[in-house]
Amino acid sequence: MEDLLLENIAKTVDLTHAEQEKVMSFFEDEHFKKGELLLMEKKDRCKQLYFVYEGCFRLYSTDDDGEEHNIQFAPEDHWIADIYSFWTNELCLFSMTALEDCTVKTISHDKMEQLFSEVPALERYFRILIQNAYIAYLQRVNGFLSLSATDRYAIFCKKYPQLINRMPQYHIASFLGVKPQSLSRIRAAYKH
Amino acid sequence: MEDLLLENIAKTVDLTHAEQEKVMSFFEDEHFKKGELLLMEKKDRCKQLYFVYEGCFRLYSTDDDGEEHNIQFAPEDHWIADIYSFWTNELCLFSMTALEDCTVKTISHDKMEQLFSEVPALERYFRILIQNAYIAYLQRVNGFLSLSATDRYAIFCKKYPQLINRMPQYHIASFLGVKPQSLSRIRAAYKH
DNA sequence: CGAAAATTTGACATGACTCAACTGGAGTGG
DNA sequence: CCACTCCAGTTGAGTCATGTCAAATTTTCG
Repeated sequence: MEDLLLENIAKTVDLTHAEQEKVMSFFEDEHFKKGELLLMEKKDRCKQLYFVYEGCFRLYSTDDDGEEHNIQFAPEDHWIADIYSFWTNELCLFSMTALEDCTVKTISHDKMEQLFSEVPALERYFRILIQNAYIAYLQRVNGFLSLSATDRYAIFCKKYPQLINRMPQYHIASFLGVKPQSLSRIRAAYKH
Repeated sequence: MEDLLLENIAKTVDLTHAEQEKVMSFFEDEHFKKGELLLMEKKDRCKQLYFVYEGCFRLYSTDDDGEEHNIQFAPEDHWIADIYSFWTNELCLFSMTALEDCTVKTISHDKMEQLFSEVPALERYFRILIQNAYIAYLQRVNGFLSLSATDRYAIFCKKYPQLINRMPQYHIASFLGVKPQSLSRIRAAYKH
């Protein structure tokens, strides 16, 4: 099979060879440079879903003080988009940038609908995808309710080891909901 | 139409009269008394989805100190379940109790699958349902990352006015991630 | 009415934040 | 190859929001 996206889909639903061909024909290849801004909160509309082949993106909000808060990271083999904007065609809730040089496949909303009607199994694939994302966020909320910053960091390390030395620590601090200085102290305490 | 569930579905997808009948035939009516425990974290499996006609449920986790943390409230016209357990048949991540006497309709996993195949539009309905729930949780996470407890409370009041004087305040405090004493002080400051 | 539960309030403790200085590594240009 | 700069990360000292513990007050409900 040999394609990251098809392999990802195959984990959830079975497609015939013909359907696989069909699916691939609906996607576009795109590349983004490290630091590139793809979506701007409250300015842009999210026109496509992104499936990451190489690199890593982040989705974040910016508060009144100009501070950025990381909502989601998407390394290779993950989907990312401003889902709200993508489905409603309203302005984005979040901004999105490339943390590294990235290679992706993208699909627009129209093509997506068309693809659903031609390959119905994909509607199921995306339902399950969102369902899993939803469950992950339930648990993330539970982390904010039940855990200290130290525990949240420990869980992050266990859950996303591939992200831990891949980006500046302040991005991980932001994801965890603490200041970089605090994460630095948490890590210092951790070691000894 | 005159049925809460059918009206709720009609907001998202169109069903024929025959399909509506079909859908209703798949659900069971159930009642629960205030305080009843429906699901126990790490003990039970969630065998059904619940659609609330009357009353209100809460979904919560219990930490190592025995403290409960409210993940979700479900008043009338809302769905609730331990989605993770429901879909995977693993043990529940969360517990669930009735905050009031409740009237619901329920559907099991098997019936759900059967219903999807007989009324395909429902797969779409549930995808959109979960999608919206997912977006709500993205924003809730964003609240924990960006906002003070005071701001989170203000947003809660605006977003869920129907819940505000319907349950003990400590349940709302728990949902917001603060102690009841702190919420009390936040409210005191609010007034003046 | 009386008991139990919920909420408020006070005094104090603590975890995380702020501001600021310092360290160390990566990259640049002379 | 060194000096310089820039940026991430660390560390220290003081502050602030929220937690903790305990008592007082109010509300709920049998």
